[in-house]
Amino acid sequence: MKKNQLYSIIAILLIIGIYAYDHYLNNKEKTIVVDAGKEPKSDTNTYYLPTSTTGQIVHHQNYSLSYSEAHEQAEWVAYELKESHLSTTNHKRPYFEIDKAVKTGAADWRNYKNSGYDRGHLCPAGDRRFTKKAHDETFLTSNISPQEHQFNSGIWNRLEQKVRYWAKKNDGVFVVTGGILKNGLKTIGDEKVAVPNQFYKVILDNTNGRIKMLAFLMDHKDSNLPLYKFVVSVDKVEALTGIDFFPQLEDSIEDKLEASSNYKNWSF
DNA sequence: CTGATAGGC
DNA sequence: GCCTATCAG
Repeated sequence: MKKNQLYSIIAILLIIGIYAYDHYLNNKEKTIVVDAGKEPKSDTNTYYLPTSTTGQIVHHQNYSLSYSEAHEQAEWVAYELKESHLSTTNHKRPYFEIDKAVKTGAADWRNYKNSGYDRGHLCPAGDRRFTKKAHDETFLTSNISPQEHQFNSGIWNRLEQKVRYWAKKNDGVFVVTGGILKNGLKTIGDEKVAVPNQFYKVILDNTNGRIKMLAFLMDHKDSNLPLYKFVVSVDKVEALTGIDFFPQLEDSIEDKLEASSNYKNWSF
């Protein structure tokens, strides 16, 4: 065999090897995601996902989240609420379940027991009523945060209902929700689940390529004020959380939209 | 809608 | 632990 032929064969084998190894790594990663969770999907909500400050993004079939082990809850939960998702179907309320897809171990629901705080959904059960599976999936402990009942059933509930109104009106919106997580927060339970002092919700509508967004920042207490009083710029929420919400958007569009706290394009 | 809790098996 | 009934904002 000529020297050149030998080199060619080695080169080809090397390329095949690299390709095979890459394929192996990809499959390995997918396998972990699939095996670890409760039927999570690896390609859900890929476009508008925010960045993760914790490095642990988990995809479920009907929402995605970034888990903060330090605070034992998600720093964000993101999902698309399409008009077709809106449903009045009643499902029996299931038990909360530890999210096995969170590799560092999601909080146990018992941390909340007798804590005085609600197990407050981040992705609301009311937004995932289109199938039993979608509904049950919101009852994972990675999707909840300690919330005062007056807040949860009060202004926060009003905001969630308004989001459903916008989803219907705009033929779907993209939603990102979470508590403002930081050091030194009050905690509940053996696992020290942090109690946020504020919660945020960022909403994006993309109708025919005309993107608009809206962000809310609320103190963790009930209020009778109108919802528009809580509108802030996305930049404000980014400054508080360190999260980059829509990195996929073209910078010029992203910068302009995220700096604005104007809500004239949204009907309340 | 948003939830917790009591009591039976 | 699971299930049903009841209650509250």
